[in-house]
Amino acid sequence: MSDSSTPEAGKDRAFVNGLARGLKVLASFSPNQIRMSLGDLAQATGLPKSTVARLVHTLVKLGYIYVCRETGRYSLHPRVLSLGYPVMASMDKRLVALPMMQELADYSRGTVSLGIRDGLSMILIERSRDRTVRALPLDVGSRIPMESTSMGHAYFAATNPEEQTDILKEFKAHDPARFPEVERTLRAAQKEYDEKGFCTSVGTWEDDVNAVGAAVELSNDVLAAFNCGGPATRITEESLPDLGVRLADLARHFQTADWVGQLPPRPYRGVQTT
Amino acid sequence: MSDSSTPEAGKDRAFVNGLARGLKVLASFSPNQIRMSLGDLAQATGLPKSTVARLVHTLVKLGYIYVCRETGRYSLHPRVLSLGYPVMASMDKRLVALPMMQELADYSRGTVSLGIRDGLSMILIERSRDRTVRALPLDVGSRIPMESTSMGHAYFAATNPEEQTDILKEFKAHDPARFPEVERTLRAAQKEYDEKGFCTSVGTWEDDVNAVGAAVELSNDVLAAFNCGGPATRITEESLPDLGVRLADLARHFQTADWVGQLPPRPYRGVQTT
DNA sequence: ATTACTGTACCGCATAGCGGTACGACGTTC
DNA sequence: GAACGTCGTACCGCTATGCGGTACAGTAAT
Repeated sequence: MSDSSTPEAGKDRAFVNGLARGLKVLASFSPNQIRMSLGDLAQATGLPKSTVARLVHTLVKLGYIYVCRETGRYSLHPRVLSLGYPVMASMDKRLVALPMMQELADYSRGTVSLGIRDGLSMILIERSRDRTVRALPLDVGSRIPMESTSMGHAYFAATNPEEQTDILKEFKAHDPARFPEVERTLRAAQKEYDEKGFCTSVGTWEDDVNAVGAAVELSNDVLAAFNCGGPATRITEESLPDLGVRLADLARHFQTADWVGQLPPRPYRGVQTT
Repeated sequence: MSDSSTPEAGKDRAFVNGLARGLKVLASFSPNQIRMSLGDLAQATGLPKSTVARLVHTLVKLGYIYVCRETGRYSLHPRVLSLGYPVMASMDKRLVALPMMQELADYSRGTVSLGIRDGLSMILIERSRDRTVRALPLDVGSRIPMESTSMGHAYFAATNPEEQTDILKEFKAHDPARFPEVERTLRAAQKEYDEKGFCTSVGTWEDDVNAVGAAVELSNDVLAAFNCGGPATRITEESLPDLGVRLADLARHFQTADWVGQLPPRPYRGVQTT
């Protein structure tokens, strides 16, 4: 069904190939590869070099890619950030969660994040950390896998059955070999969530990282999930039940919070393009 | 020169129109308009409806746009956030600035932000606020105009002459009528910056909002600027000199900070698409 | 019923975009 | 310094491709 693979699905008259390919080029940058040559991009996308040249040319003209001064390679321009801005803005309510998240982060001495589903991953849309934590390992916009994280588990457990079957189907298509194990994991997560109101992860994502997760309805259409976690030295396995309850509380408070009026009306001053 | 307007510049064989138009569709969402119909999009982009239909169809298939369940309108999918993630990740160093920013935010009881230039705007890439501030008025990815903000002024003042002339040229093309005034403003900003090491803004962006700005080199290729400001009730005009000096100090400390090793190596675990 | 919207479908036409292949300019390597 | 690798650019003929009219079937509000 869903494709975006190079040989575009048969006869879809309404599918604009150039657009799909261009986005594929944009998406082929990664934190590991932030500077790429035409050849790199051609390889990464699987497109012929001349085609990539045309797409890149276009993207440069539009300002989404720029040429690095010294290396001469191509890089994503910060302008792509502004594509995502309306998404963030549409999730106003998460701002209300920030202080609560900060509080729990301080209490737990770990990190508290909020994320939503995209495909088989969770994308982080907000995070706060205890101030004794030096670095933020994960950033807004980054992804963590659904099947091995407390956030993902909580999301799965809380969503409606239709989406659950969707997700499972997607997993099956994605990695048939691991599917049975993944399904078992997710079902167990659901059981845990139904009983306790949160999911725990002990070293399932990364060794020595523990976390708890709880879901929340961000707006009428959008389900999201919190997590709270960190390295095992800070977030011990024993502390998880306590943190889980607190996180579930946080989610509940957030959900029922009357937030209209808490935020000032957003004066949106026109964006000058170019 | 730079275009992206509907009637594409003459004869550029290497310009992929479909891509440009598709991105135009994506970019035409705004915080005010997060749910749009085909008609809305057609109007916003200036493209014929059937064309928009095709582009939207493509974007939906790719997962960058989804159809809102109840209203049936189109919305940006959070997935677009992940396009920007490599950009954020490539600016690791800003994470080092976070604690310093927080400190100054607490001290000033206002907001401290970090931004970079895009066209005639500054895009915010990091922010922290005093914890007594209820709401974050501006978010990562949002834009503020260069010509009326302390952040923009500082950026302009600190960049190289070539970019300055670029910027001025762009302004001239963008709004010839206001250009002389803008140029005067920016020149004055530069003078102030050269003398004091920071720029001040008293009600130039919004009435009753005061701020100071100072520039900083984020990485070899990228210039950025801090600002520190807030409503006049919190950030008084008298406090600006003090805050300005502190902000310039912050910038200097940040710039010279030896940050290698402060951040853990970023293990980038593969992103599963779809 | 009317009107104003949705989004979808159809279709002939011209051109836009494709992708092969060739090239000049650097920089390494031995 | 010759041989190679890779960079990005240019050219060009072909046809699939995306264009944008226009028409239509649903739904909602009036």
